[in-house]
Amino acid sequence: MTRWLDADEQHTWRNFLAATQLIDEALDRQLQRDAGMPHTYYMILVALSEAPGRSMRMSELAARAQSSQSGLSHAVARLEERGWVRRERCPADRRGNLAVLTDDGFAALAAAAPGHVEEVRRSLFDALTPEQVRQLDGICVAVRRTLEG
Amino acid sequence: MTRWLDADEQHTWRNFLAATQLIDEALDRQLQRDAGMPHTYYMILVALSEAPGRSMRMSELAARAQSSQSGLSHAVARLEERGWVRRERCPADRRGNLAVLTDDGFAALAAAAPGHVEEVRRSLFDALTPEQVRQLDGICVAVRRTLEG
DNA sequence: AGCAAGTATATGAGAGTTCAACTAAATTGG
DNA sequence: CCAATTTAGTTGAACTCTCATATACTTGCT
Repeated sequence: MTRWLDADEQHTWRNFLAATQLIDEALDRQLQRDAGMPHTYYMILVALSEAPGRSMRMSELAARAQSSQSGLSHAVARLEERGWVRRERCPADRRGNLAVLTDDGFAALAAAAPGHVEEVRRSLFDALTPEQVRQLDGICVAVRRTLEG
Repeated sequence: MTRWLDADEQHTWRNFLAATQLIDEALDRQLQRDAGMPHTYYMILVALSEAPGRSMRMSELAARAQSSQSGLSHAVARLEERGWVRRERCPADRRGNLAVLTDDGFAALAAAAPGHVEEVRRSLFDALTPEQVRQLDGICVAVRRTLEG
């Protein structure tokens, strides 16, 4: 039997959908407008910039940047065209590829970061009390535990 | 000056991105697999099904289904091809269009709903305590107030 | 060594989304 | 009452994402 949502749950669910979509759109629009990249690409650059040697195996990068393997492959292809990332054959396992953040890529990220962070504040943190931020963290952790296993 | 995120804020932000993306992907995959439609289309059908006469002006439908005008126009074109929605010229204002949910469309929605609701429970509500659900609602309302103005 | 099975990534087609024009109809203001 | 503006909606191109499949390399078995 389907356990339908009661009225309260429906409201919460719709508020959730609306809120998260507003945030996503705000982020994507800001990055696209000011830095010419979608949020996905930004996350890839961030992940690489934090890795030792600014480089990572494709599969690990996919995991960190929350993108699918094939999605990442396409994305890195585009980033390579722009000269922001370069691929290197992995010596240890020659099936593997290293994605390496170039200096241009690092510069692009550095240029994009301030505007992005402002947008993150504007669209999420500025709207919430410190207590709500703590609550949100707990909620997201709970969801991740459930869905990531 | 950029107000960077402190360590706690960064963690919360990353948990937020991970959690919301997991939920979105779960919804989209379930609907695509079991009902052959993306979540966006489902939302359009839901909005129409709740409207008087199961029909709505395109712009109002876009607002309710949280989609852009041009996105909606494309989506309704696809839904029309499947026979789930039909367009009617609006008599009152002849620039306008009515999107009307067909019986087939209603049936498709009815068939898709139970699986979708299960997925909503599984990916969000089951992970949270009743208290967290209340907190989440407050958080989403606050975000909407900020971003919708 | 030799081969089946598994792993890492790439690739191509198909579908959805966005943005910037564009058409058509209604409104406004002189 | 007509020209200018605004509003409703569509369209096409560019781009991204997903899914299924292909390719290249590795590993484990015998």
